[in-house]
Amino acid sequence: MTKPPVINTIFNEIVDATWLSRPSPTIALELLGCTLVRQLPNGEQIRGMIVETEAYMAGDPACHAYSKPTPRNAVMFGPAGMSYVYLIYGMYHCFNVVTDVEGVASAVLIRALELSVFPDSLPQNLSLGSKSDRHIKKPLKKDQLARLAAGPGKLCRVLQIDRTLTDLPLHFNQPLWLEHRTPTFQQAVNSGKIEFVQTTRIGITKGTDLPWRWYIADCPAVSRLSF
DNA sequence: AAGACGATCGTT
DNA sequence: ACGATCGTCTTT
Repeated sequence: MTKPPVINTIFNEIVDATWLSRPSPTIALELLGCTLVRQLPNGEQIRGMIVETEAYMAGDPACHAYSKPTPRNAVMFGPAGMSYVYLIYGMYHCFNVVTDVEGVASAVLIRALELSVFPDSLPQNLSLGSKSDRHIKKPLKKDQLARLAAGPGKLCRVLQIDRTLTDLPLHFNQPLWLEHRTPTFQQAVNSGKIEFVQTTRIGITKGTDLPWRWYIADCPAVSRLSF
């Protein structure tokens, strides 16, 4: 018996560029509960639900595109639905979804994921438990697994996202794409079982008054409750 | 050419 | 509270 070909067995609707062509604060809120999918060159998928976001846009002093287009930030001035990945503090990457119409520089920083499909292996001294204990190193405890992608730098590490993935279209079968909320998730929102929290953004020194950070309440994968 | 700084994270 | 670490942007 031969192995079947890899198919997408999860049928969430794919997020398209039109849906993302709205102001970044709107998208930042609506991306909560959506799924970020990373597909590696070998076809392996890593998946996580978006649980924390921040919006950045033109006229916002904290936005990388505040002053003028540069080689790094140019993609933010273009159409929605592209990736914007940059290196921060010389050692971490951050992943953004470009939003709004062409000419309006804006993006949503994905700050944390609750992983639903874990990678086969983890970088460096980290290690997954079970699955025949992989190759023993130091199996992570349950609460550590839950926080593996609790932060913008951490989620890029676990999803193997670096600057080679900037300026790419977020389409199915590309290295990265987005899927909409499941009906189950949306029903939980409608019935009040899941709540969203809005706060000011964290880790910045300018634009600290703008309340453009959102996260899902009571979610262990959220990076921090406040700053 | 040189310097300042940063949408972070893990340790002290 | 602090340091690691380096690409990017600003200033000389």
